[in-house]
Amino acid sequence: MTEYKRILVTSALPYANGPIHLGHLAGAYLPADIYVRYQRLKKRDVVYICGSDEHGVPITIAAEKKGVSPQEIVDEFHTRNKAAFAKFGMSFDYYGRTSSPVHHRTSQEIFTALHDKGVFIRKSEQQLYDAKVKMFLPDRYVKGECPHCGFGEAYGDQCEKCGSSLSPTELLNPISALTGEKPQLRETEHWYIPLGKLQKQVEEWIATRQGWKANVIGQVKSWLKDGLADRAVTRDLNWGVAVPLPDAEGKVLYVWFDAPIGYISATKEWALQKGDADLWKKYWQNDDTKLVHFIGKDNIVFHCIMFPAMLMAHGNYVLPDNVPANEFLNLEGNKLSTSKNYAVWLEDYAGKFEIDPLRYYLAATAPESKDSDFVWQEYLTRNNSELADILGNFINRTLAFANKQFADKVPVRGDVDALDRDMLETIAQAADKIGAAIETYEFRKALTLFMNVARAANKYFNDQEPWKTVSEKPAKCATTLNICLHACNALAVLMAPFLPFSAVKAWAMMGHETDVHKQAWDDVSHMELQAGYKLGRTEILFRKMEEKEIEPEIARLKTIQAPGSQPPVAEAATETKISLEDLARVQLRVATVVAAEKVEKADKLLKLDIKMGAEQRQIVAGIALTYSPEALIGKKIIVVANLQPAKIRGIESNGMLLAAQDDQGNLSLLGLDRDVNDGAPIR
RNA sequence: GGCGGCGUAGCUCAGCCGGUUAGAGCAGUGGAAUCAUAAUCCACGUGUCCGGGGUUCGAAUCCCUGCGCCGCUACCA
Repeated sequence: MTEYKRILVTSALPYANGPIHLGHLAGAYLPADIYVRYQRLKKRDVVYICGSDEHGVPITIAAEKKGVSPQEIVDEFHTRNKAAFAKFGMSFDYYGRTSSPVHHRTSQEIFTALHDKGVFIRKSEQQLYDAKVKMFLPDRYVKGECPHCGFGEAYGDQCEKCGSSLSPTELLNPISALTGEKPQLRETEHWYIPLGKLQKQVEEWIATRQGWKANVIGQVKSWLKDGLADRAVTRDLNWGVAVPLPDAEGKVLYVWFDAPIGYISATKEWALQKGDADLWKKYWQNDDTKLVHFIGKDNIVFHCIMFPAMLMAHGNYVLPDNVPANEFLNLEGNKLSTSKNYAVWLEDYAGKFEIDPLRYYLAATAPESKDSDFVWQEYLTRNNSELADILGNFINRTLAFANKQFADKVPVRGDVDALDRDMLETIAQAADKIGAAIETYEFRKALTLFMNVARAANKYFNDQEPWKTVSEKPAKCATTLNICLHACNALAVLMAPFLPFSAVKAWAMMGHETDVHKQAWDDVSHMELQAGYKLGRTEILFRKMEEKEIEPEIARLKTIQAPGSQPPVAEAATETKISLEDLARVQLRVATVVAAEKVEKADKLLKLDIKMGAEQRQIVAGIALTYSPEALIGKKIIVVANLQPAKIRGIESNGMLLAAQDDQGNLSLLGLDRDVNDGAPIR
């Protein structure tokens, strides 16, 4: 095990085309923030880096839809997201952005270094080109008819109607999303990183990693087992980091290549801000730096394979010690959906509720080893019965007692009995136990251990019955309260990584004028409160919440989730219009299914024998998830009769049946209002 | 279909490099106490550890297999 001298922590750079929701927070930011706050209290040399990922095609498309420049889009979300993170206490040392000059320069330097080392392979390929604006079209800039479902507004990488993934050249009647022109096929050149060649090196490095989570290592091994393919690191686009080569006009670095470099460039900017331009090197170019990437599971392959491969090929950078990726957070039993607005947005939450209860609940229910569920009712219960009743109330009852019986001063600790000793021992061990859990990225466990200290303190208070001893044995009562105040003092520091805002309040309530976040974690076991020390003003740390406060939130989500009730996602109003002639080219006919069977080794495919009048033929249809073969036999369906034949999974298909698809992916076959003989044409 | 993760008390989950009677929180029932935000504390679980095989002196824990859920991926003419 390497002895690390400093720690560099990153959280996934949020993509600057939308706001941040709870899922993001729980996965990549809150755990990292807890970790970093803890490390600072441990007095370790730690830097926490994040920032906005501002390149890539989705941003240019979002800009176009709004009729503004990409820069305006990223400016908006960079500002908003940065502010939202600040509200939730995310304690980044630096929050950068990939549109900054430093980032452009850094990315180019790394690209150039790899290029000069001869790492990249240059390949040419056929791509669609828009002659009017003189540029190659990225996948998402090509629109056209989906070859699978016939949807007219399919993108070059994916059809949003039927969900199939496409390549731009597959689209029927492709048009440029920029100009509406028909694009032409042209040759273009790109630089590829040969991951296949680097695979062995990556594998050897992965084998040395220890303490990685099962879900992360499993994903990585799965990718390695399949074999790594060469990946293009450049694109034909005018939004992004220009490829720093003379013959690369109109080309930028592919966003997955430049985004992780954002961690490095943000560190550089942090160093500049600190007045020591070379300071970043200490963190990125030393093997005794512990680099930790906090991400969501969707990012595993980039952070565990591609970025490390890039850095390995470069040779001068430290590789991550761990990538504690989290799974996904669901919301009230359903997947979050940005497009349906099925989410809890940070900006929205911050305007309505307290921050720390959310940090607490999210940390307690974080998707550490499997997907977990955010439930408003549970959030309320956790706030009321744990934060308020156990933690808040212990501090409150202790301070109230000290106020009434000891005039807000710390009483003298006299002789200690067995219970006193146990309580002091619990306090003494708490910091190490909680710390050990945080070090191994077990934040839920750390939080439980923390809360157990408050539970133990409540029990101690009960068992010592100071409200009785106050008159019978005042010295004993003083000792009890001295130790309870000691516990409060410890709790104030111990809560700091999890509940930073409440920690500040609690620390002030203990009469301190210092900053709780500048205390030392290791002092918690033996912090002394001198007898006679004047305590601060008491206030309620955690307010109890009422059901009616969260009811609107639950109701809102229910409305969205209720089947059929959600407003359809606004479709682009620019549906391609077709002429009557175009329509006439499509021959639709009624057919009867005479036989149906599942296609082997395919989840969704059925092979159908259909009859259209005298003619009988075979088609393949992707409807097995909704329809069983038995249910189809004898059914009348509508078929595109003049579609050119194709082979799917090696099976001949002569035509395509028609079906509607809802948002859940369920299909409904088109049928007839009244019985008509098969073979009949549809006009 | 391939790959990965997961399937443990009513609910949310921990345990899973094999080893004393399988745990925690919440909810529920009963009790103690009354300093405190009607807050605390104590007591109470006959759970097929998804099913079936196997390895072992011994398996929730390892291996095989079946089923289910989630994700990535392929097919969806």
